Amino acid sequence: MIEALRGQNFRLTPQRLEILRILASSREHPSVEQVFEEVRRRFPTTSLATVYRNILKLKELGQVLELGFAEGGNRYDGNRPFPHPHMVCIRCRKIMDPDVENLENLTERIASSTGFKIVNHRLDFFGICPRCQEADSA
Amino acid sequence: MIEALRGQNFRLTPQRLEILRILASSREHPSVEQVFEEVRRRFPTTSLATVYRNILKLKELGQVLELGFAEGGNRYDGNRPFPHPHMVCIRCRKIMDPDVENLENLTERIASSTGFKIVNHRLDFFGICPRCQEADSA
DNA sequence: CTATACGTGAAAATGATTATCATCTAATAT
DNA sequence: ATATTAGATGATAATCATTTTCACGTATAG
Repeated sequence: MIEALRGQNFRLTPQRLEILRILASSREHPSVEQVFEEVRRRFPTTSLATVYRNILKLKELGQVLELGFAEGGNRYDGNRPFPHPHMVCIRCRKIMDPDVENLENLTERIASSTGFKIVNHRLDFFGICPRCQEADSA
Repeated sequence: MIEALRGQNFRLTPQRLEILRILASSREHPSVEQVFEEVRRRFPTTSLATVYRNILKLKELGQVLELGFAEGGNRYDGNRPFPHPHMVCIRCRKIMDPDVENLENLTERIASSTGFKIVNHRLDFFGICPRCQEADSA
């Protein structure tokens, strides 16, 4: 991911590198607040604005995907390939990636039936994850 | 839709009835602001808070679906059946409903492979609608 | 018709995100 | 190694969507 950022007028500050590292290594689809807390563990003076700024850059460069929900508070996804479906637990708010399905023919079918030129899609399933189901029955 | 609301302590004020009418009849997946402006045409003193309050009620009653996007500003969907896919035009921001596909087996496949108990899903395609494609080539 | 609980309008409060600005520093040239 | 400078940071204010507050209004049950 770092390689993808070289070339433009892009400085590799410690905070930036740490934010990159967190987003690239997390499978948790973290919120800004979560990234902020984790950056702070290593660089305690980091500002929340810095986290937002860097995530914005990564968004623009296509390195992370922003996941908006009606409830507010975006989540960020650095796991490739894009796009892929998400499993959202409505109890613990965790977001997981299921095994990737082949959705290309679905996209093509809808494109041809609607006349849209489709450039992206998003597929989210909402439900209760296995762990929260256990907690329910316990 | 009105029938679905009777029974509970629900008063049928003029503003409320107008908001219901707008959401039930619109195919445009309007924003709060758009509903607000339309209500105002008939009831010019209506407050924005009233629009939010009534949409919240309808959400809770399952009569409208709230569509959140990363860009902010929710859109509202009163078109059944729920859930159904959406075609989002990234140029004009219109949201359309394509012909409904059969997605049940997709849901079942993902449920069994992840262990999730799925209660809902959301499938959005982002692209350029036919009208905006024409505008491009013109 | 009266009473009461729910609804409304206006404005303040909240929460997430973005912009501002003075200061700092990574990258580049000297 | 040093100076230069454009980009980055931290702190804070501003913005935008949404929710809450509260005094007043009114639909509905009795």
